[in-house]
Amino acid sequence: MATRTTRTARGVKPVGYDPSQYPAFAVTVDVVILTMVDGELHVLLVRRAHDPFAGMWAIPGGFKLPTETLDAAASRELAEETGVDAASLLAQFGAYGDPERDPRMNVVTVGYVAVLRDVGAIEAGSDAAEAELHPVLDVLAGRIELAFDHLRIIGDAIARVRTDLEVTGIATAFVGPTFTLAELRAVYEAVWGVQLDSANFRRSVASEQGWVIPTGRRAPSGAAGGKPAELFKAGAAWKQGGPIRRPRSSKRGA
Amino acid sequence: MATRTTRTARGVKPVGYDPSQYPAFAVTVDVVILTMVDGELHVLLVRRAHDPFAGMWAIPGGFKLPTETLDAAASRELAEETGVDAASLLAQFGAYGDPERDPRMNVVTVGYVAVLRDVGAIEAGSDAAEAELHPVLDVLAGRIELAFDHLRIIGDAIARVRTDLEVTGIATAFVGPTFTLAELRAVYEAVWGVQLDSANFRRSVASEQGWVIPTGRRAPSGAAGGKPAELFKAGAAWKQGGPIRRPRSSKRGA
DNA sequence: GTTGTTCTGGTCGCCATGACCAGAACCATA
DNA sequence: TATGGTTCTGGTCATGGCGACCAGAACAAC
Repeated sequence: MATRTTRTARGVKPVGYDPSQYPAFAVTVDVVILTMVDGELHVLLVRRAHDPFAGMWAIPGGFKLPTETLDAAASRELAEETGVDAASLLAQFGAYGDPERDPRMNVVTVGYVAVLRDVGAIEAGSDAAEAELHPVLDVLAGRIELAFDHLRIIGDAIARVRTDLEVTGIATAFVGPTFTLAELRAVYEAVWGVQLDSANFRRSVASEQGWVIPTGRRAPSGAAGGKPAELFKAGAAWKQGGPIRRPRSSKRGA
Repeated sequence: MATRTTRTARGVKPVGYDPSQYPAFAVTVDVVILTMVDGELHVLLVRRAHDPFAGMWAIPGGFKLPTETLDAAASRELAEETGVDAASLLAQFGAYGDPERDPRMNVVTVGYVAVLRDVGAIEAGSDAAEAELHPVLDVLAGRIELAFDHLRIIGDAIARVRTDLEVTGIATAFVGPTFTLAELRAVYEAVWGVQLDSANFRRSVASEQGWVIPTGRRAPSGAAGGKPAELFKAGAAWKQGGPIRRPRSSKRGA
């Protein structure tokens, strides 16, 4: 049989080998769950019930089991917290192992970021009393006290999403199954903190074949009236780079 | 089966807390060391002396100590293997924890990539009999048998460098303290597998202020003659994005 | 109807960039 | 020395992407 890339030599143990001679760590996965609320980027936080950091906010996470992969652990945690089964939306972005990041023991955690569209599902799956969505701007500004090194972890997750928004088509994951171009544009504007021209945005999106698909229907007008917007749905071309590039510098910025 | 979820593990410290009730892992760091040899991208591999995977090639790595950060562990491993002290060149790109990636025990490894200019330093620091540079193309094509899941890890490292080359000014890390634009261009061409027009490349580089600095000196001509090239050195503007963008599609490819 | 709003299609101009050319400066030969 | 080959370096030209901007279309509220 041919060589396999991932070798599983189960049972091959060197004679005299002793695992205890190596430092032991606990390994956890933490999931940064991002979503859009009122055109603003929000992150799901849970309030800690016990020490350490009792009463402080934290991102959900849990221990990796020896029998599962890191991706599976993250997927499981996401499902437990939000009831959402969307492993494809999970992206690993970093590992954290500073010696005293957890006062109890040596813990190395692996950070995953999930971008969700359905806010309702989040409330349903988690123990609602302890889970809450917070504006990312508040968190990054330090206005919310976070446990462990979760502020740094969230910051890295945001940075990851910011670049992913440019190199992948991840933007459609933020919005609902059908969406208007204004909603999609709001994702870019919120994540990047920029203003995009709606007409140019439409032109760029339209030029990318198969990224979004018109449904033929129209969304009801908002409270302020206006022409009802065309409704789109996400196309299959998901990963090979979205059509919107992050503007390098604004020249006549308002 | 009765799934007692890890929900308690989320910071809930039960009475009679005992760290040993959580699964123990060994944590390692693996360093993918990349450099340029004869205009081709190479990766440093070491031959394993002991089981598992004795005799096979692997990327250097080692156990993280409880008293050091992940970055420090990677930096230490890099120094031990190559004698190079260049923590700034190290970038973490992924964590790997598949259940049976190491037959001995549960091991989660964190991958770092280092881009080095000085090949000589690599030979000096490592035990030369066991360390060797291999063309990345050979490795990715599967022509070299690698231990563990190191093929996947190397692949991810390459992918990381490919994108970093566009969004950071990392290219100057591949070349020597002084370099010609042809050498710098070769880095892009080797990592991306493209051909870049030398005149256009020069124009783009020159338009970016402070990225490279002319030294006033000139490099000796190569064996084939030709006008001696201007010598540059890396500028201080290191991180905020290089001037060269990866070409999307070639229309009149040679 | 009138006004205000948002959507949607279009034009205009700048500039980044790819393609290409020509001279300059060097090495190797005859 | 002369000539050809090679590489570097400065330049032109045209296309296309993209930002800025405008105007009509289609709705809600008054």
